[in-house]
Amino acid sequence: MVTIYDIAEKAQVSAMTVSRVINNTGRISEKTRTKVRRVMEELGYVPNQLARSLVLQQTNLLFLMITDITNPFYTTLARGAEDAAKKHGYRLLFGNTDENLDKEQDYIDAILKTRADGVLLAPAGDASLPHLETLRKHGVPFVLLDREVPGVESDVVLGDSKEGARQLVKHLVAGGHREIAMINGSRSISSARDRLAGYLEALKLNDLSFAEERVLEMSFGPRSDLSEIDAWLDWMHPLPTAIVAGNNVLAVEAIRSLQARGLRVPEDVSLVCFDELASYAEIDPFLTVISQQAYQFGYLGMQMLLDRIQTREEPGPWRKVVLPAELIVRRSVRALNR
Amino acid sequence: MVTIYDIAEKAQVSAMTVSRVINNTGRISEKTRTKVRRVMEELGYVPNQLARSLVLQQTNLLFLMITDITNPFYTTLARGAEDAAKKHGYRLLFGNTDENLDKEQDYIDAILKTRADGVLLAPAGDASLPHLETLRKHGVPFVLLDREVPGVESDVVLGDSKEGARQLVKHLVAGGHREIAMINGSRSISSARDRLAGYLEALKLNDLSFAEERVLEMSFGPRSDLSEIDAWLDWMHPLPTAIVAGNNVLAVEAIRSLQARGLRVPEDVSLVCFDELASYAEIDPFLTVISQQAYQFGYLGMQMLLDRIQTREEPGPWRKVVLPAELIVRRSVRALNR
DNA sequence: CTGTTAGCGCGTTCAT
DNA sequence: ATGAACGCGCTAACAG
Repeated sequence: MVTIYDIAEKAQVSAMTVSRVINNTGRISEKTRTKVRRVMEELGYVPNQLARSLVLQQTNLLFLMITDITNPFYTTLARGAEDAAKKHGYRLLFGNTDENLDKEQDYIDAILKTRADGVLLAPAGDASLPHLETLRKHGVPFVLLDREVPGVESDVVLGDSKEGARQLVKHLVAGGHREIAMINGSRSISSARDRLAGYLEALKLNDLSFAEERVLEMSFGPRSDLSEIDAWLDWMHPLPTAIVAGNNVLAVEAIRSLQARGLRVPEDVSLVCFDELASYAEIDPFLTVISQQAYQFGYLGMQMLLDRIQTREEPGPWRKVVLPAELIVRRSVRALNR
Repeated sequence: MVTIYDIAEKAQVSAMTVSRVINNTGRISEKTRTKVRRVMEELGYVPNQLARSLVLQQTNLLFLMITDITNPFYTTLARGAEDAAKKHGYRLLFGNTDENLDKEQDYIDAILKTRADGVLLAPAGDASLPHLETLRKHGVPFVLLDREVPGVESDVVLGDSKEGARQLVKHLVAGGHREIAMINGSRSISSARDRLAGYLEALKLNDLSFAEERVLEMSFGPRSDLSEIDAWLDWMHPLPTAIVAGNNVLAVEAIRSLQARGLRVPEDVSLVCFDELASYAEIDPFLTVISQQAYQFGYLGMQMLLDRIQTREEPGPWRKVVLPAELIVRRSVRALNR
């Protein structure tokens, strides 16, 4: 491996001079600068980031933890985060937790060991609390995405989940629906909780009664196993005329389960959900959704993280950004005759 | 920051003993071992991976470079790579090049600086040659995914693109189609080249003439700009009865462009392509496709990379794995009356 | 403008 | 079974 000492020797200068040329620090005569540059070129020198980071106590490395790498919401978010990080000269490490606390724990350990300069993460859920406390304790700045964690003060970028759910229900009610069910992520995830709250509130607002059995809570993540939804649909009597899905993945699963029993959307059951379905939406925009600004989640979150890192000495107050939710009406809701 | 020296002091031993406890090397009395462990716990010690890597000359870090993070083919591939890496205790860094050579160059630089132990990559194209030569020159093992690069000898995991294209055309011909067009990735990408070759070969095999204008070459990546496809569709007279799309993204773009001019698939134009469309395929399996084992691309590729790293001293011959392509017939091809 | 010294946190080697 | 000295590659601080 070529080191600055190899360069120094061949260029007849000290290692320090080489270091200065590399980092453009201090004053160097144009002559030695070009000489050093030429030798570096000749030897194919590449700075050792490990050594730099060790002495500088800064790695220039950021970490993005998401809960589902196959979900277009998160890949779009990742693009935003990546763009913002690159813009400021930071490298970005991705991790995928599948909403699994053990995987999250593994990544937290890796982050600590790697000495990443900061973390951007969608926490697995409220139970991520100890993980965040670990980060805080070790002085690693972090910004939460899409989900808050009770007991943790931090910067956070959220979507307006409650309002989104309200709009979804309102839209269904306007279509004449009164028996509205919800399939949602776990209550231990703040966004799922907010969506449930918005749903309940909107029911009340419209004088609709709430039935416990009408709400199914499961994981936001992708599974191939539809049995939970199947059992739920079997159990409900009568079937609701409409379903609100807590996210895009659940919407797809719901449609599959409905299809399996010969029910079509929207002819037999109407369906609305949070987040777009990527390519599906482009070919055949079909689902009525609450569209969230996925790219902005990542971009703004990253900016807040970088800001936090740069103002480490004089930290400002925690910031909470709530991105608006937009209802996009398409064809997955049938207007009932009244 | 807590170091082994802090531990050593508090536990009344030498730093070396602490190091031995951490790495389970050498012989340590059970008593001091537990004492050291307890102090580590108390102080919340986390090993500094930077320092370890610097002295060990090994980072335990691998890098995966893909060309489109929003393409389900690549995210599924990423899952496979991640699983295989984690299984062997390696951390995995992701990078997204958008088939852009400059971005690829940036990542190559980052990899060299970071001293990653190996790289798994879908190269942007034939022009990635110098990048790969750089990796080779610096002794960084790499495995190519989905695409070969002429002039580079290496391990590689490919799909059977030529055979896939043949099957696609054959299927169309069986449906009575004789005017078959192709929208494909750039000829500077080996998989696109192979798909084109398979297409041409199948035409010949079926006594169909080839018309230059029937092939459109563009980027495999996602764009919002449909003008290229629009111009192509405008130009062709008559319109083909069927189109082969070189990948899933192009298929979606083609459908959008067709829809924009009031043409429906498959009523007006039939369409087939490479790779699945993620959630779309689950709700409403519509497109007839060549399905590739995306997960296996990543999983096998990673295994080959790890194997290469571990047998560094006595390298075996380059291995080329070709994963079979499977035709999945659905509803996007209309059978023509003859 | 350039060089010397010291140290970032850890593991290898050789003692003890 | 444990410790001291040294070096991994680099840069901050100081000296000249």
